[in-house]
Amino acid sequence: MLRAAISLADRDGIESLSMRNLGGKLGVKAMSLYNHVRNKEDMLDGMIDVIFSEIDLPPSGVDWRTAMRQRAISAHRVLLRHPWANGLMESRTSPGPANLRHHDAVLGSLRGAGFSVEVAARAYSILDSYVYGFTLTESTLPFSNSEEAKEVAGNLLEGFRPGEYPHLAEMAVDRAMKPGYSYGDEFDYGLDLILDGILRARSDDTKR
Amino acid sequence: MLRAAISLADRDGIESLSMRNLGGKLGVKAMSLYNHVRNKEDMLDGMIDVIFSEIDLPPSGVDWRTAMRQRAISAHRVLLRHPWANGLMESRTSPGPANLRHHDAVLGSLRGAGFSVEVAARAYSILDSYVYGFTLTESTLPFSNSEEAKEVAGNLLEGFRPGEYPHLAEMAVDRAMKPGYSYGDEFDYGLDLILDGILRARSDDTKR
DNA sequence: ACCTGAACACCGTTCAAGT
DNA sequence: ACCTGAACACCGTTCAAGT
Repeated sequence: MLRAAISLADRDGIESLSMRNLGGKLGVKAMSLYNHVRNKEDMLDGMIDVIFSEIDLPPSGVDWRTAMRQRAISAHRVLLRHPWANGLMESRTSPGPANLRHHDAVLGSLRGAGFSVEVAARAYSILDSYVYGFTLTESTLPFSNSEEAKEVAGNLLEGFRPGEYPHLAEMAVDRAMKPGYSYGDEFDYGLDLILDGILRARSDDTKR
Repeated sequence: MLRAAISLADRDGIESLSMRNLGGKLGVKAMSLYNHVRNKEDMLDGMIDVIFSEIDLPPSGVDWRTAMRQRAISAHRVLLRHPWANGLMESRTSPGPANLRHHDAVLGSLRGAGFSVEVAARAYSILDSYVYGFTLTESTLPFSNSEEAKEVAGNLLEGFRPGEYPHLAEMAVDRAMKPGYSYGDEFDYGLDLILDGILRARSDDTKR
C-alpha cells in the first residue's frame, strides 16, 4: 500500500494522492485504507520512512569525506525521484526506524572519523540543508533542460523592458540558454565547496 | 487581499488557506475572490511576490561578503515568518516583479564585485540552497527550543532499546536537550562556512 | 465593476452494517 | 480481519443572475 501511494505521488504529484484515488488503484474503496493506517498523516509517515530506506547509508571503510559525499549524492538522487518527499523528510513528529537509523549512521560515521559532537552536528546540518535546498529548487524549476530553459527564459525576456533586469538577462543568455546546460549538474560543485569548508572546520576543531 | 491571505497562512498554515476561508475573513463569499485573481494558483503567485518584496536587497557600498551575508540573513528571517512560502519561492512559472528584481539585484551585486557569470551563478545557487534548506528543516522541526526538544527527544529515547541509536542519543543528550540550545542559532555558522568557500572559489577564478 | 446562490466534481473521515 | 454505503463537513471553480 505504501508502495502504491509512493508510485502514485511520483507519477501524478502529491496533490493528486487522495485516499479515494489510492483506493481506486488498489481496487478497493477509500474507507478500506483506514484498516491499515490511522489516517492520511500516518500514511505519509510511513511513505517518508520508505524514502529514507532508499538512501544509501554512508559507506564504512572509506575516509569521512568520501562517505559524506556518497551519502549526499545518494540522497540527492532519491529526492529527485520523489520530489514530493523533499519538504516532508524532516517534519515527521514520529520518525520511523529507517529515518532514525539513517541519522544515527551519518552521525556515527562522522564521530568515528574523529569529529566532535558539536562539529559533527553542524557538518550534518549544513550538508542536509544544502541537499534539501538544492533539490527543492531543482525539482520546482519551471524547466529542466536547456531546451525548456530557452523557451521559458525567452518568453520572460520578451516581456522585459530593455535593460530592466540586465543581470538576469546576462545569466539567461550566457548560461541557462546555452546548449547542454543543466542546473542539476551544479550539485557536485556546491557539495565539494561545502566539504572543503567542513574539512577546514574539522582541522580548526581538533587543533584547539 | 494578498495581505489577508498571507496573514491567514502565517497564522493557520497554508493548508487552512481556502477560498471560502479567506472570503470569510474579508466579509465576502468565496466566489467574489475570482474577480481579483484568476484562480488560487494565481493568488499564490501574488503572495510569493509580496514575500520576495519583504527580503532586503543586498546593500550597496559594502564588500560583497557583507552584502551576501546580510541578504541571506534577511531571507532567513522572512522565511521563518512565512514558513509556508519556503517551498514555493522558486517554483513560480510566472515570477512577479519583486522576484525578478531581487534575483537581478543579487546577481548584480556579485558581478559588480568582480565575480564571473559562472561563479556568480554558482555562489548564488549554493547560498539560496542553504537558506531554503536550513529554514525548511528549522521550521518543520517538531521542536523549537530546548524545553520542547527535551520533551520530544525524551519521549523518543524512552522508546529505543538501549544502544539502538547510540549516536542519536549522544546528540540529543549532549546538544539538543542542553538548556539554551536553539537550532536556529546554527544558521550563521553554516552561512559563514559557505561564504569562506565562495571567497576561495572567487580567488581561484580571478587568478585563472 | 463587484457580488452571490446554486451547482459540479472533488476532498478526509466516521460509523454502522455486512462477509 | 477486512470491506462498504451512506453521511458529514469540507474543497476549488463555473456560470447565470443580480446590483
